Amino acid sequence: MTPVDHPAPAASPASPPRARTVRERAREQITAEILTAARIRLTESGPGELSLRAVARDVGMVSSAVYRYFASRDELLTALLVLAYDELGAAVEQAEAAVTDRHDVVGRWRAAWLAVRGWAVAHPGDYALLYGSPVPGYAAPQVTVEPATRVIVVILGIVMDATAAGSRMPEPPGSGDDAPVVAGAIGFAQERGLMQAEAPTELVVRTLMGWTTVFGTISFELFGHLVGSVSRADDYFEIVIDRLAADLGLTEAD
Amino acid sequence: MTPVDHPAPAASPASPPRARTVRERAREQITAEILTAARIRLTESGPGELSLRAVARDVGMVSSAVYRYFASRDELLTALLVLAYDELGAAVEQAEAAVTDRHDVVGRWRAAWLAVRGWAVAHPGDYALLYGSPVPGYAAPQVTVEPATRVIVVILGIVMDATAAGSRMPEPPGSGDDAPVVAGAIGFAQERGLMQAEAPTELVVRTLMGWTTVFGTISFELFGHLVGSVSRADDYFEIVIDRLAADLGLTEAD
DNA sequence: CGAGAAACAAGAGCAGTGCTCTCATTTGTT
DNA sequence: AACAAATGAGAGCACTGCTCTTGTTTCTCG
Repeated sequence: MTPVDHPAPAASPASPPRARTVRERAREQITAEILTAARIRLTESGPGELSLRAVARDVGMVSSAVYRYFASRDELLTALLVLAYDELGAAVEQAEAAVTDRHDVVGRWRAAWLAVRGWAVAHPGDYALLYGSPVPGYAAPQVTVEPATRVIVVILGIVMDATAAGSRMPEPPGSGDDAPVVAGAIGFAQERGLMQAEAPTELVVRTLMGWTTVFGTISFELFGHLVGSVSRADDYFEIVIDRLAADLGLTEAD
Repeated sequence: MTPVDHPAPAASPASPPRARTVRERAREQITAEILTAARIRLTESGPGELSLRAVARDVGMVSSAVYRYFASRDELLTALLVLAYDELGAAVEQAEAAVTDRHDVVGRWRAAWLAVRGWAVAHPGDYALLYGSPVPGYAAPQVTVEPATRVIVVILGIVMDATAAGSRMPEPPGSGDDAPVVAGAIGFAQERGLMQAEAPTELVVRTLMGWTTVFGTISFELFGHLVGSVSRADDYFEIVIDRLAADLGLTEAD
């Protein structure tokens, strides 16, 4: 809570952009070193067991010195959370943007989700931090919310592009007034201009389902629940995202 | 590894079933007390942060005394794992068996999955232990495998009953030879007599997908990823399992 | 340039952890 | 009654997050 004696976080208003002092640059570098070491530790230690002292030893400092950079272990976790969310989001955005044929919504869908799995497999510790069990007693602060939405924003963009292009989806089984249940998701998409007002509720439901299915699949793979059932997880993953694309009415490019 | 000095776990062969001594009964009771206290602690502490000393205090013992009952914290975790898997499995089996009309596969499907979510919401700590991020450095031993399969066995039974009764599923999008990927799941089902040899691969794929989707949905709900998108998680859950039933070709009872 | 302030690193220390060891006590068997 | 096994308690080791104090380095400003 008490931020010890951090440096002035931002210059006071109407002050010219001063040149970065040696101290400021050193501080950024050491902060980055701590974060890097913490991420490495996270791969084999889990968020709750992350030892701040071990991280300190890795960067050649004494534990109390780390508290100059992060007021608590929770603050370190928050920084790691933001870092990982942003890295994952950037990877997905980049992979999806690399699909040159923007009408190929299936290709974009596959590229985005394959990037998610690729990042998760490459960074299982960070993935567990983001999508595994939350650390008890730790509530992710507001700064983590926006980075956390980057993946679903990309996915929603693909689905809405497909709908605008005329994709059609099978009708829902029951005639239901499901809109109130997913009103939050609808509002989220509309606020970001991703969704026209007439987008059907069922499309939102299916997109949410696809979202949870993909992350559920990755979690099951990384957490060991597919052992014995699925031989090659990468092939299975492609099967899954293809079925989900079909369920959403995404059609191959023509 | 060294099991300290546990009592003789099983009577030697060809010995009559001796009456349980006071000690044996006391041991079972204290073991149960420790497990109960540990489960309570687990709700607000997470598996990795579970304090054996705190559990000991809760049952009025000193920490070293607990080691008479569990050789290590990992062994305690294993016992908790088996306990939770069995409790969840029993709840699902019971709820599914309570559907008197055995031809109502949709009803059985809904009953089973609603029991899973009900148990998960009632025991979030145990759910995180089972389906959250694994405790780093802890490998679940063999004894946990069988209890862990009870839910999917129930689900497979429903799907296979429906198929035997003539349910049909939409064709898969791509013509693929996906059988090798899910060969493990096919073998699993066949070994337990749940699956006739001619069950289509696509049905297995869709069952696996439904399985991961449901647990992905529950995990997203309990781990906070649906906040903002879904207002009433219980309603959303029912929407999801209805869509999954439709995707599997499960039809309403007639 | 040189003084004062700010930032920093190191160490000691506190309360907590998992786990081991020793020792006294209780219980069951012969 | 005698002996062995099982049990509980306590001290102790190495570790943890975190705080506080002390000495040093770096920046800023008169």
